[in-house]
Amino acid sequence: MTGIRAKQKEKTRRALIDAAMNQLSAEHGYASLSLREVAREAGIAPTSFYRHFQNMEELGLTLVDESGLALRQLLRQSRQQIARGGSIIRSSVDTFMQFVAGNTAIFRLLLQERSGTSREFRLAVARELSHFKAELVDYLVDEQKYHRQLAELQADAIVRIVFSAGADSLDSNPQEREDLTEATVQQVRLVARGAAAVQHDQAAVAQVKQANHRAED
Amino acid sequence: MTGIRAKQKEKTRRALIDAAMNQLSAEHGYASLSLREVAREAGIAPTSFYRHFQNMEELGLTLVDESGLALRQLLRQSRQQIARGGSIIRSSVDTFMQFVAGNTAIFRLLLQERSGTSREFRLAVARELSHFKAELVDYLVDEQKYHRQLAELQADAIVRIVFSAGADSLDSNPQEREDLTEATVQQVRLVARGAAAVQHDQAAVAQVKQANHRAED
DNA sequence: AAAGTTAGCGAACAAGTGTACGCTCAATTT
DNA sequence: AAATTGAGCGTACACTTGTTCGCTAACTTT
Repeated sequence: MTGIRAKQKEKTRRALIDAAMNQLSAEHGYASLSLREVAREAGIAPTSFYRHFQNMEELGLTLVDESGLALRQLLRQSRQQIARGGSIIRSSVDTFMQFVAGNTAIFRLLLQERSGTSREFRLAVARELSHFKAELVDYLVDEQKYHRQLAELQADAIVRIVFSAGADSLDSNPQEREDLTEATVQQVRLVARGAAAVQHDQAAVAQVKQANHRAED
Repeated sequence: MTGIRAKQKEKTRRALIDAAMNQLSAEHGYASLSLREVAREAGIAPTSFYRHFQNMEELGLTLVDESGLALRQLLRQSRQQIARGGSIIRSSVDTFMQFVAGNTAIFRLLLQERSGTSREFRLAVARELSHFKAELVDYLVDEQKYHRQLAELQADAIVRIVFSAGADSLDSNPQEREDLTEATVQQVRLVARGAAAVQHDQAAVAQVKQANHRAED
């Protein structure tokens, strides 16, 4: 049971995936990806494609899965950076922007398929975003002592802002990218500031209510 | 100078634009839009297409322009309605969400081309977004007396949040859509609240500086 | 009324697409 | 050693795509 054959098959499967990734670019999105071109770059005949995937859609979903995995690795990395101390906001935004800069094609795929043509794709990307949000909520509740509801609202807003900024950074030069990162950090701080104010108000209201209640006794 | 001819031309031009809009859907994005199909639905020969547009790209850019304009007019209109009382934030977000629900195809086009395959498209959508932002900045500076820099930061964050929520609403049922709208209103208020707090702090700092300065005299 | 302009058409072309079919031949199993 | 499997290939087919090129016929200008 050497598995020479299975190994070879896995190898060309990877070649197909890599070829598809390579062909994803600013000018050439998933929608305009052709089976024949992918096969050509992978070094096999067009018809052999079907030995590995049933459809181009199946290949596409594989791509989204793989990109999602890469993104989750980013999140893990970002969490470690937070543990080492420093501003959670800045280090998160920095890490995110680094990922976008270093994995343009992948991030483009995620963005495109987020509002893309296939519902399954869209849901897959939405799932990835919700992971990002969930981690942020946990942090806000556990470390920053926010009420869960307020933390959710806040995390949602932050994820929206950061991903949107990431999208803009795709067409930016390094200088613009730095400015964009700085602006994003400040915007996230704006949200955090607003949430802090709301939480403070709520505490005050609760105190008043409690005082009124005591007065009624 | 009856202009019968010019009128007819304008009419088929509109027919082409409408046909393109009709063919845009959740499953069938701009990328997979075909000149021949558009021409067929518009009721003209494929070759006549070129009497009106040089490219499919030119048609697409027209679509982006038209939809952005429509959305902006709607929002301007809703902002004027605050004279009748009510929250400007709520009415703006409501209007926006209504537009998205009623013009799904158009909004999908904007979203898709925002991270799409053509740089020119991306810039066109970015231009639309910057229009939204600019109008919001004006409002924040003129009516709400924010410092320009802070207003810019705030407007940018708001536009990002609202558009991102609009994207999510595309795959939502009416109930989810209502919840999403409510959450978005609260998130925008969070940002506004944060901005107000920052502005207040800056004023305090300025006051202190002024006091120090007076003391030095 | 004559001349000029032009929106729209039909035929044709060169590419490119996905996919069905049967074959080969090396890896694997019996 | 013989039989089976299956990854990959080549041919072929039926489409669809964008675009070029004259042509007609209706509108517009002179």
